[in-house]
Parts: sequence; C-alpha cells; structure tokens
Amino acid sequence: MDEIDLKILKILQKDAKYSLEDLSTELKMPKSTVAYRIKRLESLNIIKGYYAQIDPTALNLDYIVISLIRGKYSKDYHIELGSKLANIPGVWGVYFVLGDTDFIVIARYRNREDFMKNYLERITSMPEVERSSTHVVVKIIKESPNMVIWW
Amino acid sequence: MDEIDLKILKILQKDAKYSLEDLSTELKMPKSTVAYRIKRLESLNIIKGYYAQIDPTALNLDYIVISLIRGKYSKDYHIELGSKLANIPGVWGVYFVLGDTDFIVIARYRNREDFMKNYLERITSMPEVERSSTHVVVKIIKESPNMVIWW
DNA sequence: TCTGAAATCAGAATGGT
DNA sequence: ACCATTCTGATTTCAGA
Repeated sequence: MDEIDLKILKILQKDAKYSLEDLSTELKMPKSTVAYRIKRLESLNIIKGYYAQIDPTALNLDYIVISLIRGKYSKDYHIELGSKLANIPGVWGVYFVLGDTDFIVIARYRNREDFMKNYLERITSMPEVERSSTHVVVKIIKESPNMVIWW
Repeated sequence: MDEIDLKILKILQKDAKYSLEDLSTELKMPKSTVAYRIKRLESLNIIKGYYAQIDPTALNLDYIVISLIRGKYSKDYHIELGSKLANIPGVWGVYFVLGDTDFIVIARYRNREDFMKNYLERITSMPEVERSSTHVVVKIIKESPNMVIWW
C-alpha cells in the first residue's frame, strides 16, 4: 500500500466505472500496471467489491430508524444479541458500542406497518434486550459510507 | 419500475460488475434489453452510481464513533447545523431524527488523535450544539448500507 | 513488480419491430 | 418498450524486462 494505491482507491470509491485508460493517464503509468495494482488490491480484500448504490426513496423506503439498545448481561450476550439484531430484515447497520447503550442499529422500511412487523415487534420480544429507544429519521442529511478515504 | 427492474437492482446492489451477459440469462431476455433497462434506471437516478467498497480496517480506520447531538433551537438551526456536521472530515452519515436527540452522526478515524482533532474539538466548539454524547464503536457487527432491497 | 502488445470480451450504438 | 446485430473500446492475458 503506497501513495499510488491510495490514489487508485480514492478514485474508485467515488466511481467504480472509472476506466483503466483514464486511470493510467491520471497516474502516469501504463494501463496494465494499473490493472495489476487493482487486481492486487482486490485479492488482498482491500477492495471488497463493487456495488450499485440504489436510491432508497425510489423504492419508497421512507421509514428509516436508528435504535439504541441495551442488553441484559449474560455469557456471550453481545455476540448472540448482535447476530440476532443483524438478522432482522431491513437492518443494515449494527454497531456494538461503549457507553450507556450497547448496540446502535440502523434499518430501512417502506412504512410504519412494515417497521412494526419486521422490527419493533421483534426487538421488543427479544429476551436479551433490556431496553431500547428508537429514533425515526426525519431527514438523511448525509449518507456516503463508500467515502472511506477523506484525507 | 416492475419486477424485472427490481431483480436487476437486487443483483447490482450486491455486484456492480455482474455482466449484461449473465443478467440476460438470469432474466431470460437479451443483453440489449437489459442494457436498456439499466440505462433507464440510471437516468431516473434510481441507480445513483457505482462504487468500490473499500475495507476501512485495511486503511487503519479503527476509530469509529457514533454521536447523538442535541442542538440549540433557532431559525433554521437544523439546516445550518446539519450541513456543518456533514462537512466535518471523517463524517459519512448524518441523520436528523425525532426524539430526545436531534442528530445522529457516524464517523471514521484512524486513531484517537485524529478523532479528537477533526471531530471532538469541532463538535464541542459549535455554538449550535447544546449537548452531545459520543459512543465509540467496539465492533461493527453489520454494515451494508448498499443492501437497499432486502425482501 | 512492472510493462507493451495482442487477444478477448463486454458494453454502446444502431436500426428495425 | 423490446430486440438482433454490429461496432467500438475497455479489460485480460502473456511474454519479456
């Protein structure tokens, strides 16, 4: 991992379709070398894949929630509960955190019923959950998880 | 937007490099038709772009934080504060929410100093911020914001 | 590890239904 | 909106440095 790799990653995190041609002029090195480096980054799993970003609102995913969850302590409770939360349909983010809460969970649904059925009812019926407080997102001001390199 | 579009999106949200060839066999329709549909989804901004997924830990982005922020009320305070938060280097998610907190912010840094300098000092010196509580992420159990279609 | 050239293949363009 | 064919150009491969 050197400066050149970093430049490649910086470009590809913004645009996966950026061509070898353009990268090669940008980096002042032959296409084949760029290709070689990208392949390397892929095989090292630094580049984990390429995906299309779909607009959630286009699919009517307007009911977005973020929950703070406190668990009931027991052996391995955080591993058990963590995977249980991660497997709830609609949930895309589960973070185990320090502080007065244990897990922070982010999920997207199409409407209130969808949310109630898939999410709330499950969470509230999990014996490992001691307490949860859920925030409804009014507006997504920023959501760009792909922008890993910001410096 | 029909069932076929949804199938295309379901595949591309996981793998942007899935070829027209394979999509055409999968969907039992010619390449050119698939290409036509994808172009349509792009121009309608349902597909917002294609990104490389970079492993944050490969770049030593191990200091991940989630903050709950309460603002001081004033005219347009949430628009002002929202964009201020979104512009902090390292911040990739800003959500305006209902409940006892106003904003939820997610950010990634390489270490404690990086976090202190770029994030904490800024947040605590913003006059629009009344109160903030920041949780350090111990473990990312799930993070797949690109998986928009889960049903 | 890097490079140049050749070969292959995928995607864009076209024109017709 | 859909499809077959053609055409263009990007990516892969490979031999050599």
